[in-house]
Amino acid sequence: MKEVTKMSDDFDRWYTDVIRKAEMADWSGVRGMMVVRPYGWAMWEAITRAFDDMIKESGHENWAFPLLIPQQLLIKEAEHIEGFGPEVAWVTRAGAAKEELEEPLAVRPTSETIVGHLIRRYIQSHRDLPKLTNQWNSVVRWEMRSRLFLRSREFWWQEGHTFHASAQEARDEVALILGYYRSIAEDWLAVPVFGGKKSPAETFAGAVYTMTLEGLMRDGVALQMGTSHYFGQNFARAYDISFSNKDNERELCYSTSWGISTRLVGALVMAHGDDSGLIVPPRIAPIQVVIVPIHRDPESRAKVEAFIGGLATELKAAGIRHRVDWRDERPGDKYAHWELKGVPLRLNVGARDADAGTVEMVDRLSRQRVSVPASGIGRRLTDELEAFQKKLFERALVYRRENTFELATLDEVVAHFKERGGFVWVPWSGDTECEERIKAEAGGVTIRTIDPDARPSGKCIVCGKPAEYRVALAKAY
RNA sequence: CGGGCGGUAGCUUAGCUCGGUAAAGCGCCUGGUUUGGGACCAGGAGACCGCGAGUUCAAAUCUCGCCCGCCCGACCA
Repeated sequence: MKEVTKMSDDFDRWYTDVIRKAEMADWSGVRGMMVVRPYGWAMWEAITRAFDDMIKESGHENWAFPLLIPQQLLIKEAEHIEGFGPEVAWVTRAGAAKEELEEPLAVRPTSETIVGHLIRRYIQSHRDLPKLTNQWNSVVRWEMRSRLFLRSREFWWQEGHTFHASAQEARDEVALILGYYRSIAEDWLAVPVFGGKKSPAETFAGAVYTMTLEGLMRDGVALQMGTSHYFGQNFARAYDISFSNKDNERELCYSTSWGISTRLVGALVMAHGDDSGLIVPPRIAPIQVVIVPIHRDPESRAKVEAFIGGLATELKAAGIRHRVDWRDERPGDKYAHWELKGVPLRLNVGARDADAGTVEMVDRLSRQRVSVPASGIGRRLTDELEAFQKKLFERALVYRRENTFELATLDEVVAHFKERGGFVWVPWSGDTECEERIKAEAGGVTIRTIDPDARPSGKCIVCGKPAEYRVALAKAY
């Protein structure tokens, strides 16, 4: 349990160490593919439950579509296959004799193509629209370089695919989902995000436009935390998804797709952790409160046990996810253990607490010890967890504020990213050549998102023409 | 996928140059003493030395191929 690399020494090693020592995930021995352990998966489950509730509320339905996509289907949308082609894995043989298949089958890297192909059966009339589908699944992308949770060859996600009778309705859907994603990032994961459109170079292959959310990790590197795409009629045209409108004319659907993935679990680690390990937001935490019993002899143990029994009953009644650590270890070892795992609140409970009718409460952020009355503990801890969630978000917000800048020239940008990370807002002409030059000269810095609100002032930092957009630059995972 | 480095017990590593009975710390098991910030003593289990070939009387050690991981690039939820 000891010896997690210090975050300040080597962020990348710290990240891997924490995930492995906190028992969240491991590499599997199959290149680039991970095994997600219960503690990590439980965090993903908290995200899936929250998001699934949101989309059900607005009429989306879960489906299951095939894992394998025939080659002919995959290649129908030209831009899409051009974008995803390099990272597709293929099944070319099957059966006892490993016979060559007549047509190679792609392992889905994303399912626009197979969903588009299949959904047309279920859409005939405007009365069948909108068709709001989602699936929870895993996809495979043949990544060359992998990183636990952030980039693995297989990852778990939800992919929503929706089909609409009008462009406006589809655009509204894209915005609605981006709002849900913002809520997941900010209200659940306590990670503040900048949201807006992607530049053309960063737009999803086959989309008209892509909306994104970008968070900032504690090493100053940005992370894309969710995307929502508007396809116009691009996929409907390629897959012939049409309907009869009210005037009995054939019309192509307008479609969208959107996804968040297990990457978000990595985001929570990198956005909140410290040298002692994880700090898990209460709403995501598999264990919100851990109770560490302290006792010397059988008598004190019996007393503490009875006292904790009462506490546990109250916590359960209050709906707090909790655990009592009865392992035969010393208290100090348990403190370090649960801090590494990022449990928001800890209660140290010994005989003298039992006598006094109090518990010693320690939160993972301040680590201050506070004696609180045992009576009404359920209510108190519920409030504390809520406050913790807020404090964690505020802390992340302050960090982002301190690491967000406004610059006016390419030289300044280049100099900035030599020294540090964070977000840098700049005016941009909208030209792809300017975007490419920023990337080349500032060492891999990319346009993360376009400011949806502010009108740009000044000139493009590259070409000097009047700027069309105000954009956030950052290095990104 | 290119360049560099590595893989020995659950984890971190020594041993490899110069071939000769596989080691340590942590973790794990048992017993005891302990327990309000990472305990101590004693005993014990645990290793196809990444996999496969080759050289040799003999390979963790030398050679070749493959697999997996790390770092740097190009690609990405």
